Amino acid sequence: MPELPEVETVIRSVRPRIEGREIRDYRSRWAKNSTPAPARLRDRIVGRRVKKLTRRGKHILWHLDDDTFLGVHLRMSGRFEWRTPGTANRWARAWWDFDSGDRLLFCDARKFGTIRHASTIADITGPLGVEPLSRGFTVRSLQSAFAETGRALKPTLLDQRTIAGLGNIYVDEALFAAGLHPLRAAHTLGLNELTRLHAAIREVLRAGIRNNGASIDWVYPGGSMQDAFRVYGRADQPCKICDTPIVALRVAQRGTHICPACQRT
DNA sequence: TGAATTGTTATCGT
DNA sequence: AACGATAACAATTC
Repeated sequence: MPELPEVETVIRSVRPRIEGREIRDYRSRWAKNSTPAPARLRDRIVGRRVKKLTRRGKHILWHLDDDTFLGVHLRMSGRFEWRTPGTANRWARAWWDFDSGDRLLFCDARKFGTIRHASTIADITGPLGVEPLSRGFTVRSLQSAFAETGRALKPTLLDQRTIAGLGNIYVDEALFAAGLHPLRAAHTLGLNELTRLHAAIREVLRAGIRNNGASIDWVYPGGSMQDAFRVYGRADQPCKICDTPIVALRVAQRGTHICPACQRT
């Protein structure tokens, strides 16, 4: 499931063949998750040059040379693939042809992904919290975000309006690294705990990027972060700190993994 | 076969 | 009424 590190990895891999290129054509037969509708979106982006590719949370942002933006969200199963001649891709939902001759396919088995064109980044992303690897993410900013809510840590951290880019895996890993229970009320954290969590979030995300993301199933290939997981997907296996078996539970409708000894309520 | 997955939206309850 | 929790939903894989 692409979260911040996976999205960052995807962007880095496609960037060299997209930045600076002109979009010569765009086709999509998949209207459902397109804003505006595919034909209109095509009219808006064909002939545009891509100035740069950036990431905001889990959104992939194409900065076009008319100062508009194309946003792609991979959601569960979206991925980019370069066309290889003679090979049909069953899951191709849309594609871009560039002046280089390259064709980029947007493939998405589950069709949850979205493609959106707008004149501002905010119109694409909607309300988003701080970028966790930016300087704006501080212990203080975490404290003020938590002060406004009565919710538990896990749903608060999964909420993209709190911090942009965290998903189920990295939230579990960060909470373990910080020694905090996912059901703990966010606003009750003390300064030491906030400091630990702040550092843990940055550490797990950086580790994820360093490992090119996590390959946990057929959805996202190539990364090795799954080998560094300390709790996610490790139910019944010994905690790497204290040997207590990792416990799987359900928090905020999500599969959640904790060490019951290291992470107390 | 059903559980799992994301993020948005709708709905329910306190 | 406002907030938080919960459910539904999109579609697919194993």
